Amino acid sequence: MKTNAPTMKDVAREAGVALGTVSKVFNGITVGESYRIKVETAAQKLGYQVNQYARGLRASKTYTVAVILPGVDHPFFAALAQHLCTALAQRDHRMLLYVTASRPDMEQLCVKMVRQNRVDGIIGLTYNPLQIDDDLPFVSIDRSFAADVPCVASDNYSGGRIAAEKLLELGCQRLAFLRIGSANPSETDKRGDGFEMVCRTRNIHYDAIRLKDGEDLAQFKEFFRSHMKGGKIDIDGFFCSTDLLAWRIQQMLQELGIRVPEDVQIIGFDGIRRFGGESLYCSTIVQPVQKIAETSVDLLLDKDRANAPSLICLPVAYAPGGTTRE
Amino acid sequence: MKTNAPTMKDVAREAGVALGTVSKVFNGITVGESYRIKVETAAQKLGYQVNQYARGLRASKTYTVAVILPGVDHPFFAALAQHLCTALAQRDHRMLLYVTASRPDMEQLCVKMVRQNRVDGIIGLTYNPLQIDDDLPFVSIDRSFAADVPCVASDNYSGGRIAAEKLLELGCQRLAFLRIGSANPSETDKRGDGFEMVCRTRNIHYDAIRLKDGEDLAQFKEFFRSHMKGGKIDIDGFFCSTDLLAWRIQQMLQELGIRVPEDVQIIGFDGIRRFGGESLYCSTIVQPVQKIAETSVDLLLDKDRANAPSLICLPVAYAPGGTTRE
DNA sequence: CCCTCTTTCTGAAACATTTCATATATAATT
DNA sequence: AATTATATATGAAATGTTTCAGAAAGAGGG
Repeated sequence: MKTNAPTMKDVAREAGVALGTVSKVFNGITVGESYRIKVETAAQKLGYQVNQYARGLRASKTYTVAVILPGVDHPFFAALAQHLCTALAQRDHRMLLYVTASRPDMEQLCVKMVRQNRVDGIIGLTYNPLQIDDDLPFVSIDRSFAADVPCVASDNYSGGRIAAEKLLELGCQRLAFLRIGSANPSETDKRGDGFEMVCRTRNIHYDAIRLKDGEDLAQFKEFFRSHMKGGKIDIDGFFCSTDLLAWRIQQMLQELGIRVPEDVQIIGFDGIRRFGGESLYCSTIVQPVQKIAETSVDLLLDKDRANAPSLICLPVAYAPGGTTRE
Repeated sequence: MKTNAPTMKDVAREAGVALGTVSKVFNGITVGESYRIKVETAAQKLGYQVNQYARGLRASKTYTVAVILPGVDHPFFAALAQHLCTALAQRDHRMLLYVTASRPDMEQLCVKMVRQNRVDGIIGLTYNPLQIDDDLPFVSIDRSFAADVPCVASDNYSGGRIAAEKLLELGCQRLAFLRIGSANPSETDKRGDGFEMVCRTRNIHYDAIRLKDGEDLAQFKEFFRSHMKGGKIDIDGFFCSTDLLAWRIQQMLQELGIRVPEDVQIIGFDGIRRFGGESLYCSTIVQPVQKIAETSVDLLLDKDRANAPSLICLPVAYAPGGTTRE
C-alpha cells in the first residue's frame, strides 16, 4: 500500500478551504461553485484519491460486496461472477470474491472473512445454509434460506415445464428426467417438478432418476440398458437437470449405439456455451445469467429491502443446440 | 456493514486488560500466557472480529491484492482467477477482482479503483501497459512491462519448440504456425518464435500466418484453399497459438473435407479442458496455471522484491487430445 | 444601515485499529 | 535486601475520513 499518498488535509491546504468542504465535494453534497472548483483543481494537481479504508472506518459504509461462489471454473459460475462484477461496478461497488469449492467449512470461513471486511452485503450461491447471525444484507442465488433472505433464481419450474412441452411437441412419446446434484434442497429441484407436472397432466409415461453428488453416473447407464431391446431404447426424450449432465448422457447413449437426436432427443438446463462463445453444448433451457446478476445486485443495494419479495424467478427460454430435432 | 460489532475496546474491558495487549494477541506478538487466555476468552464470548478497515487505515497494510483480468469467462482466466484466490487465501490475503474486457479505459479505471482501495499489490494480466505511477508492487502475467515489474508466464518459447518437435516426431513433413491475438507485444508471441526456430534449424519448410484480434478468421480458410490440390492439403502439421484457435481451425479443415488427425495433425496451446473437467479440446501444450498463480502470489508478497527476476518462465508439457496421432 | 433568516463553510470529535514511549512487574546479580 | 537488567503491560497519539454543532457570510426587509 502506498504510504505517502496525498490526503484530504493536503487538498484542503492546497485549495485554501476547510477539511469538511473537501469531504462534501467528494460526496456530492452541494457546495459553492467557486469552492468546488478550487477543491477539484487542487485534488487534480495533487493526484488525490480517496482512501476507502478511512472512509469505510468512519462511515460504516464500505461500498464493497462479498460474492461467494462454489467456484469460478464452471461456465455458469464464471458468467455469473463476471456479470456480478460489472453490475456492481456500475453502481460504484467493489466485488470481493470468495470461492468455496462447495465445502461447508470454506463457506463458514468466508462468512468470517466477510465480517472482518465489513462488507455492505453478501451475494451467495452456496450449497449449505450460511450462518449469518447479524443483520448483514444477504441475497441468495438458487437457494431459499429464509423469508428475510431474498432468493434470486431462474424460473426453474417453468423451465422444466417448457422442456417437457418441447420434447412432446417434437414428437417424443416416452420421457425421462435425469438429475444429478447436491443433496441439499435448492430452487433447481423445481426443474424436475415442472417437468413431472406436465407429464402427469397429459398422462405421459415417464421415469425420473435423481442422483446425489458423488453417486455413480453409471447408474444412468444401467437404467438405459434396462430399457433397451434389440439395440433400441424405449425412451425417446430426455430432460437433464444441467447441460453438463446432458453432455455426459449424450456420450453414454452414443456409446450404446443410440443416435442423438435421431433416436432420442435431449434437453439440458443452463444454456452455457463453448468457450469460443457461440455454440451450445446441447439443446437447453437457457438461464438469464446477466439478469440474475443484475437483479441480485439491485435487490442487495436497494433501500427498501424490508418488503422485498422472498423469491424472484426470472424467465428462461428454450434454445435448440443439436440434441433435438429443433 | 454491521454497525454495532464489538471492538477491541470491548474485548479489553471484558478481559480486564489494556487495549495494546488485545492488539498484540491478534497480531501474534508474544504476550503473557494468562493474558492471552483472558483476551481470547473475552473475544470468543463477544464474537469479536477484527475490523480490517481500521487496521488498514492505521497500519497501511490491507492484506488485499487486486487481480486484474480481461475476463473470467475463458477457461484459462477462470482457472487462473480461482487459483489466485486460493493461493492468496492461503497467505491470508483477500482478492479484489476486476475484469476489464481488455478495454484500455477499463484497465486504467481499475488502476484508479485499486489506488483508492490501498491494496498491497496488483497481479494483472492486461493487454495494454498500465500506468502505475507509484511504487505499488505489481506482478504481470504473460506480459513484460519493465525491468522492475516481474512477469510470470509459461515457457512459451519451449512450448513452441516442443510443439514443432512433437509434430515432426509424429511424422509431419510440412508445418504451419497459425496465430491470432492482441496486437500488443506479449510473452505469448514467443510460442511462434520457438516453433520457427526448430523449423529453421532442421530445415523444415513451414508457413506462418499471424492475425491480429479483429481480423477475419476466414483468411486462414483462404490459406488452406491455396494449399489444396485434388481434395488434399499439402500441409500436415499445424501449431495454433491457442486451443480456441485450434478448435476453430479443426472445424474449418473438416468443412473442407480434411480429416483430423488422419490427414493433418493439430497442436494448440493452453491445455484448457471441457467444463466436465476431463477432456481437452485438442492436443496441446499445457500451461501450468496453478503454478503461475502461486508463483505470482509468492513474487508479489515476498519481502525481497528488489532483486526478483524480471521474468519467470514456468515449464509446459505436451498432452495428446485427439487432434494428433498421439 | 441594522437586524433577522438562510445558506454555506469550518474545524473538532469520532471511527477501530497499531505503535511507541513509559510504567510496571519479574528475574538476576551483588 | 537492595540494585540492576530484562521482559512485558499500559494508554495516549496517530491514521484519513465523515459528521455535526457552531461560525461566518449573504440575502432580504424595515
